Amino acid sequence: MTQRINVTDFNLAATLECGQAFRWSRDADGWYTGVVWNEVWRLRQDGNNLEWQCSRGPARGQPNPLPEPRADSRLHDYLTLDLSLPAIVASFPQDAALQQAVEAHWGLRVLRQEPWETLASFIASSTKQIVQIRQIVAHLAERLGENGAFPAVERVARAELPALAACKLGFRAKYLLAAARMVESGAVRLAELPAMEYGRALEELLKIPGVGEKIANCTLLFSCGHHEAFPIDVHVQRSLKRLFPRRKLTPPKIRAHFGPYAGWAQQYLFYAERIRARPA
DNA sequence: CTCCAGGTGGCGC
DNA sequence: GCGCCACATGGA
Repeated sequence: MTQRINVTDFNLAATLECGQAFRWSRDADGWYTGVVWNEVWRLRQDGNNLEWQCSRGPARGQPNPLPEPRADSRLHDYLTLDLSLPAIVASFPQDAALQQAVEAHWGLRVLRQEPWETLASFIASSTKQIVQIRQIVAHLAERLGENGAFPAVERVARAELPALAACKLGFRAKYLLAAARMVESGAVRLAELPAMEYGRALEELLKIPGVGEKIANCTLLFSCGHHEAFPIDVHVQRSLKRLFPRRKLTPPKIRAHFGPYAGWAQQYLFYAERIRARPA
């Protein structure tokens, strides 16, 4: 069964391919297939029309679409369709590079993903190319998850280090295991991050070994609703260097400059910079 | 072959 | 605080 909803100021391709999610792939016919929570979703956009299919259960094999009465609200929530993109963009500074990125990729939205999967995925991301991050996440889901879903905190916490290393995590395996155990034990209160003040939530995540400012900010932005979180990786660093040549930039100054939705601005800069470095 | 990838922790200074 | 470097693995 296919549901159709009307969308405005939304760009499915940019949203799913901008590097914030690692489980989406595009078919030849324009459908995107991904695993969200424990379900397989398929999405396709044609102008203001968004088509959505959902099937519970196995990620492998043929999806078995089922009617989903509350589908619309879950889809709206995941895609952050409740926020006004024009209002967000209006809060951005007038930097030419940022305005160009917004124009080029209009409709890119920061998703609301599941916090544990997001934290784990970005722990796996350090000094890895996006294609490899996708492979690691797929390995984790296939080898440790149930029916293709990303493995729950408890599953990872009880895994052996070699089993994680077999998912191509390399030296990051010990960090993922530590993160799972700290979340499971309550040493890191992952579920409470969305309700915490930004600075407090950042400190909470920095308790985890292998999690620094970059990974913590990715988790806060992409899964905890902290839109001011501004992850700085090598690409964004390059972009900032061009925007502000020989300027001393601290994270608080950067967040102040880009405003309450600094993280959204960051994602436009990141995507534009990555395409600039590696044209499609 | 070399260089680099959505980084971080540990070291010396 | 800073500047290095190791860390696993694979793509370009």
